[in-house]
This record gives sequence, structure tokens and C-alpha cells, in this order.
Amino acid sequence: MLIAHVALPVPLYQLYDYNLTKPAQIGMRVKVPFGKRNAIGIIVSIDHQTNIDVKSLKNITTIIDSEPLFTPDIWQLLNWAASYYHYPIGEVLFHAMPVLLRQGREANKTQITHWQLTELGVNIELTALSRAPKQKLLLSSFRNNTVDSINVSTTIYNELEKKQLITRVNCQADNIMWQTNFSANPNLIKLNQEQSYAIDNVNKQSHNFAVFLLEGVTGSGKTEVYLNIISNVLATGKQALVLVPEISLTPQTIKRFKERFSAPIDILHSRLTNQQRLAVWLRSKNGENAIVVGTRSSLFTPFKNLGMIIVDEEHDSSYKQQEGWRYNARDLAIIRAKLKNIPILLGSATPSLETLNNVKNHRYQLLQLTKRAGHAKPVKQSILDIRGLTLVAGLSQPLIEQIKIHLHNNNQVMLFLNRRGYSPLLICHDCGWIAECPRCDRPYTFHNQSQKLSCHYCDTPRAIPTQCPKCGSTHLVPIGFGTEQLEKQLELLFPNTKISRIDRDTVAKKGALDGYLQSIQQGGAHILVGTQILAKGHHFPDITLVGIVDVDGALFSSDFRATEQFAQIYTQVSGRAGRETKTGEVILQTYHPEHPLLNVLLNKGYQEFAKQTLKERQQTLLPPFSYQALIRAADRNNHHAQKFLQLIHDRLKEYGDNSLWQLGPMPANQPKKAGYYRWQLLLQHTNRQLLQLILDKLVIDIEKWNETSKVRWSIDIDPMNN
DNA sequence: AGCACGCCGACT
DNA sequence: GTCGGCGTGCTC
Repeated sequence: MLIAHVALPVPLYQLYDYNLTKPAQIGMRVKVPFGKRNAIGIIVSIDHQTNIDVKSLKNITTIIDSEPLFTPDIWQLLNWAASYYHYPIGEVLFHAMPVLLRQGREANKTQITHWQLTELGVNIELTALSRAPKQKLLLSSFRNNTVDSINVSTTIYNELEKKQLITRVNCQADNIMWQTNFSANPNLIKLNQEQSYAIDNVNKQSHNFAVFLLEGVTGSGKTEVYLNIISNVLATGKQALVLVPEISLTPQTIKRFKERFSAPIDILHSRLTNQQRLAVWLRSKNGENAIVVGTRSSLFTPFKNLGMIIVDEEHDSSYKQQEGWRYNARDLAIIRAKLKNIPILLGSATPSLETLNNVKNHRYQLLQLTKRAGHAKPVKQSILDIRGLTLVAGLSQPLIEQIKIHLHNNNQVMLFLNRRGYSPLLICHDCGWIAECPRCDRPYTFHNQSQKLSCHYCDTPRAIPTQCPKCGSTHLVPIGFGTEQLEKQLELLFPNTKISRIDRDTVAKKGALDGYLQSIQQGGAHILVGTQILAKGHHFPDITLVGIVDVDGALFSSDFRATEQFAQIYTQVSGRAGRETKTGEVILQTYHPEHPLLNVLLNKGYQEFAKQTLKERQQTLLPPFSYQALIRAADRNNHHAQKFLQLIHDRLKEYGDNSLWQLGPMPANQPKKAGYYRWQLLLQHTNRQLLQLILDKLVIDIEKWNETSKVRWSIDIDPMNN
């Protein structure tokens, strides 16, 4: 009797065994009885063995697929990832599927409607639709190839069809493969020497695994290099996958790709319906599209003949999934390229320190673009020493004056307040002394409700000092304000100026970002307040002043990655301010104008900053010179989670590996969320393989404990933002 | 994760 | 008297 070992979408590490009565293969989906319900699972292995009493085995109800669902490279990738991330295989496999396939839909072609402009639709004046704004929007996006980036209901499509402006086209042209009449539009701009060198180098290795870092400053023509490399891949009949950060899937990006190639391009953006997602998944698996562009989860798209992966803005933290299965799409993309034996290109103006370290160790090949196209003027950058100055929601008077001047000239101002990974500090207003925990050398977090200082690392509380131990001043101030408070204050200071706040809270609303961007692009005096979302990928030609409000929050954050992120954001905004005809200005407010890293960044640039920061990381044995895993636990009554992590801590000690560092258990970054008390235990090891082995063993132990069922727990491998 | 079982508080 | 709150336990 054959026995199938089936992975189910449940947070359990084990597989479930079923009698296999009909022929099936590994990787096929099946319907099985599971407890009182029916579930869909995937066959992970087939043999004659089972650890269960054979009498209690149930039969598989239905075999859904006629062939394995995933391509071999994805199958290997997911199995590897489940083991690397110590996440249940069933959850991993189901995460990588389109929703409809998770629900058991057959992996057959679904007929999706495809629309095309009619002759009337091409020629009619847009003003004819001035009374129907949605229809007008849809028609105009058909004309400039941006239909993918807008979100209108099907009724709007139907209205346009009634007016005979668009028509349904039959998508049965599948047999005519795109390869037969592939062409790429020629370069509009002549490539410079660096671009040609980069393209030639990647092309030379187009048939084997190789990792390239394309390091290019803003405006140096990275996209042009991507397009040329993709063109070469498509010319050999292979497909290309392009990963982009969440924020950069803008109409302009999409347009640029679509206009370049006479080949089908699929964009996986958040507005797609489940039907559309499945359609793209199938098209790509059947080799019917040439390029897939998408965010993090697009990495799991299967391809018939993948020839190349590009990860744009590889340093971007949105590649790291921050809930559930916490994978890093950039890292997994490299594994996928390796499994598929194809090249992968990482692009960034400000590469992550991990990637730069891999370049240094000759694991990745560096390709640089140093020349900026056009004639952008260099920005004026200045450090504003705010020691002793009065601040209004973090703004000093000199900065407010500068804002006034720029607004007066009808220019736009961007104020940048990066709250990510930033916990409030208690700082001496007169000398800049920071209250730090003597045991951890980390800043204390200021707790407003309890009026206490607390060390985020070792959880020791401390009373608030009344005097600065360094200069004796009694003027100790908690530094802690967000974009929201800043926005309110600006409304008071500039009652007649338009102010837009752009952060995760405001952007979460549907289409809000598009609205802001449009309003900003219309020009005129305008203040933008926001978090790092502001810095990414947008072109704001009228912004002439960038104010960085809380440099110190980044320089002294308890998150060791905060300075790196700050440097990346700073480099990006200063590369964008002004441009073209207007000179840009960047002002950095700080209590520490002599801070060495800050000065290195401003005077010598990101590369030198990165070099020095890497050196520091090496000395302190922080990643990438060590490897981390964060174990999280949460409960409802604030007893079990800490106890559970303490149990893990003690067990790990028994393992007796002296190179394993443990920090915690300590309260999580947000100690209470949605009624759950959250705790964490940070593990660090200088040897990745050994850490993996320790975790393998630990997971087996944890699963046996009864304490385990009393908490919600998870492992975060290579954690970020803690 | 689901889903059931089971034991204690306020309601038709 | 029940409805339903969520703690606990199990799923091949």
C-alpha cells in the first residue's frame, strides 16, 4: 500500500499520512479529510512507511492536479526555504500559491477578458467624456498604457464598451508564442561606457548562476541597463522576473517596461483580482509572457523558461515579509537563481551592507554607474546644530525660516521624520547627553505613562534623572514625536499652505498616495511631511528643500540597522532634491553635529560610510558578521510567553554551544498588541550552519512541550527592525 | 489554523 | 433554566 505524506496549510511542523489508492506524484494537490473538515494539501513524498497505526490512516478523497503544481525550481526553493526559515512546510507551500489555487481551483487556463481600444476609442476627444470622470480616466490610461496601474470597476469597462470605445479581444492567440515576433525598441539614449560594460558583463554570464550588484547613483541610468539585459534574455526566448519594492510600482515604471518590448509583460500589483493573479501565474508557467514585474511575493511565480532575475533597490526593507512566514525575497531570489543556474542582478544606489560585504568577499560581481545623466546641480547640504535651540514639534527656528523662504518662492518643502526602529530618547537639551543603559550601552526608552526609563535590551527600569550627569543641566527632554504631531504643528505655523502627510497610516487608504502625488506634481507651495515612504522612487521636481528633522533618532537608535537605513534614505533624498533648473538644499537637524558617521556620510558619501559601518559591524560581531534568529512569543495574560522563552533560553544553554549568544527574554518592540503580550528572545551566532542545526533541534524540543500550546510563537530568521 | 468539547457568568 | 465566553486539545 502506498502512503502519501501530505503538507497542509496549518501551523504545524509535521506532515499527515494518507492512503494513496490512485496514482499521484509529489507536488500534486489533494483533497483530504482532516479532523472534522476537508482540507486541501500537497503531497510532499510517497513511500510505504508510516509512523502511525495503519488502521487509523484515512484515504485521500481527490487528487486535484494532473501534474505537479510547481516548477522544479520553485519546489526546491520552497522546500529549502521551509527548512531555512524553520517555518511549517504546508504554510510555505500555500503562501506561494495564488489564492484560488489554495482554495482548490483547477490549475487550468481561466478565460479572462482582455480589452483593446477601438478606432473610435483611439481618436475620440477626451472631453467627450468630461461628464464621466471614471470613464475618461480609463480611456486615457488605455491610451498611455497605464491600465494596469488604475483601479476601476468592471461597470466602467462595460460603459466604454457600450460607447464602442473599447472592445473585448479573444485571448486564444496562445499558440503564437511571443518569441516568434519579439523585438525591442532601440535605445533612445546612447549608453555610456559604464552602462555598456555592465551589460556586456551580465550578458557574458547569461547561461550560468552569477550574482551582480549594479551600484548606480540616482539618475545614472540603472533602468536602461535593466532593459538592455532583459532584451538580451528575451532575445534568447527566455523569460525575465523583475522584483521591485512595494512603493515603486508606479505608472511610470510600468509604462517604461511596456513601451520598450513588443512582448507580453505582466504586472503583479496589489489591485489585481484573484482571477487575474491566477491568470498571470498560469501564463507565466506556460511561457506565454516574457516579463513579470512585481513586488515581494512575485518571487514565487513559476516560469516555463526563466532566464534572469532582477531585484531593483535590493536594500529596500519591503523585501522582508514582516508577518507570518518572514522570508526575505531578495535572499530567496538569489537561492532561486542558484537552483535554476541563471544570473541575478541586484540594483541599488545605496546597497545594503550585507550585499556590499558579499562583493568584498568576491561572491558578487560589482558593476558601477557613477555618471549622472543630465545636468543636475549638486545639492547644498548643511548640518543644523540645534543644541540649546527652542524646538516646535521638533522644528528649530532656523529651519522654519528656511521653509518660509522656499515656500515664498513658490517651491515645495519635504520634511522627513523617520520613525521606523526609533524609540524615544531622553536627551540633555544643553549638552546632548543621552540616557543610556550601562549594561547594554543602548539608549533608554522614555515611558510616558509610567514616567520611567526602560532599557529595551535588558528590560531594567530606571527612574528619570533630574539632572544631566555630564553638565548638570536640569533640562532633560524626551525626544519623541511622530509625523502626525509635526503635521499639526505645521498647520499652525503655515495656515495658508497645503500640507500633505505621507506615511504608512495615510498611504494605507486606497489610492491616497496617487492623490497626494498628483497634487504635489501640480506644483505650487506645498509642504510634505512623511516617513521614508517619501524618499523612495518619486520624482518631485518642485521640491527644493528637504529637512531631516530627527537625525539623532536614527544615529542613536536601539536598532543597529537604523544608521544604515538613514544613510540610504539621506542619499536618496539628497539625490532628488532640486534637479534640473533648481538648486536643492538639504538641512539636517542634530544635537550631534560632530558625529563621525554623519560627517563621513555628508563629506565622503555613502560608499565610505558603508565601508566604515561594515568595519564597526565586524568589530561588534553584528550581521553580516554574525547570524541572528529572533524567537517571538505572545499570550493573553502575560505569564506564559516570557516563561516559554525562558524555557527555550535554558534549553539552549544546555546545548552547550558557547558561541551562541542569547539576549532576552525581553518585551517586544510593541509589548502589547491586539490584546496579546509580546516577548522575544534574540539568538546570535557567528556560524550560520551551526545556528541552523541548533534551531532544528530546538523546534523538535519545543513541539513536545505543553507550554507551547499556551503561546503563539514563531521564529524570525535574519530579523530586521527589532 | 479550524473545530469541538467543556466549564462558568448574564440573559431571552 | 440556556446562550456564549474563551481555555484546552486534536487533527494522519
